[in-house]
Amino acid sequence: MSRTPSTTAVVAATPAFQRIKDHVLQQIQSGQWQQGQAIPSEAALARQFNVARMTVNRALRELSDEQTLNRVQGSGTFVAQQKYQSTLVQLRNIADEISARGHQHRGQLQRLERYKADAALLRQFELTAAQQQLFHSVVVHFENDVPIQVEDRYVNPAVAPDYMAQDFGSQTPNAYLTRVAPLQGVQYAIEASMPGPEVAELLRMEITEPCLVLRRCTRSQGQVASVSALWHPASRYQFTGSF
Amino acid sequence: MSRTPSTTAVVAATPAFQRIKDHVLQQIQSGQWQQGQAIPSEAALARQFNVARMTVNRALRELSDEQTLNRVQGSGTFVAQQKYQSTLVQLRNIADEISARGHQHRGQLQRLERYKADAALLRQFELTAAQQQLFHSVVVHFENDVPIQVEDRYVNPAVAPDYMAQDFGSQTPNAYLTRVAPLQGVQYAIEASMPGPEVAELLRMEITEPCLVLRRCTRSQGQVASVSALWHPASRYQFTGSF
DNA sequence: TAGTGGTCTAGACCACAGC
DNA sequence: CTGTGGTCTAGACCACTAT
Repeated sequence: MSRTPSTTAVVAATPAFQRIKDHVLQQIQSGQWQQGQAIPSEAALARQFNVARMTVNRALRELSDEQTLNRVQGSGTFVAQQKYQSTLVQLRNIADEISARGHQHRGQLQRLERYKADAALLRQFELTAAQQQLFHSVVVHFENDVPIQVEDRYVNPAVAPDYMAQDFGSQTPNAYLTRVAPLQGVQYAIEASMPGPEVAELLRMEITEPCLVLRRCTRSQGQVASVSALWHPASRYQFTGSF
Repeated sequence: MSRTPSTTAVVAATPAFQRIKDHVLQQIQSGQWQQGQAIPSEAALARQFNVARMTVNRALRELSDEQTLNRVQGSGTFVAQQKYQSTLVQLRNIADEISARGHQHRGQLQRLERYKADAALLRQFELTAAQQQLFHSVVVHFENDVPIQVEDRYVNPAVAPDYMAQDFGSQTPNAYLTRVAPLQGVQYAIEASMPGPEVAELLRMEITEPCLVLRRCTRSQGQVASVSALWHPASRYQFTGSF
């Protein structure tokens, strides 16, 4: 192949695989190649760009990883469905978030107990009535001494048997659990909800102010490890980001 | 090379690059290779796995794309910083979301007007007092005739001059804007907030029930294109997902 | 059967780090 | 200078799809 570099050192040129990616993206953005339509084969693009097929392969494989193309072995490469106009919100743990803002985080253990689960909670944990002993913790998280989150958490003893012996002032339940029980999956929901009297008092807020609530169910070792509700006062907390 | 296939056809084997990825991930997860530590070079892994360097290169490059490794040309490959325990929430547009649930979406235009922006809104749009005419629309979105979202949107006339002439019953403002003004960036915030009387009435909810609010600011053509607030009754809406 | 993508090789040249 | 990753080649064999 007679490519840009090597001859006299034109250098600086963008890599060939990137130029091919750019070309494909431009064809799609300009509407030349419509959604669902087949695009030229690897061999054809290799001829067109005067590169090896492996180079084209990398370009198309990356675009496929990025959901821009769909590839079907034996059939061809197709323009993928247009992306949703969607946004991703990243939910981080509260201690990291506060320290990322350069503020002081402090966790205050409010309650730590064995708890006999009711039917609804057992269902969430996928447990039977034979194993209804759970651990329950309530921790208030402060940002510069202002309460910003109440973490109300139930934990499966089978996954974290030593949960009750931890010092949750120095280590958040979250940090402990991710260390002892590597996370397999998370389900979550963000809601708006009025606080109960206890949550309102812990957050030092009026009971007429709503809360932004993140409910989360984490799995580990093939079981439900933890079910938690994170309560935040609406006036002091929001999930933000950009895209 | 004397690899699994080709000899007698063991087949089914996972690809070599995937086995290398798995190996690296396992070393990291087991703690053998710690965060920040250098891992063996491509050449070393190629010898160890008895494959070509390109195969190792693909494995490590993909892990690098996935944020598991950091690679520095001339220096080496290092275990990346441990991921946050974080979750991504996907925010989709309401019409897609409702039809994905197999339900009926309907948009009802409530208001469409020219609006003289106040100082706060001008600041959000990064405009001066010389250009304070904005477009303003209010659309109620129904899922099977139950109101689920009030979309309160301000639009920059410079970006979408024909906004006032659209039929927002047949096409959501969102769909129109993304068509005429390709999106460059989004900023968003999720909040809990009490509805005003008008929002409560449009959503047919009690004014004592909180709302889950998504505020969004979109950019297009180098300008702020649109500032919107999407109000949802807490009892009928939450952002959910899994990971 | 011909054409597609999926993977892999055994070299190669380059830019860059660190010594 | 040596060793690293970044890229690329010109083949190859395979599994799969379409005809």
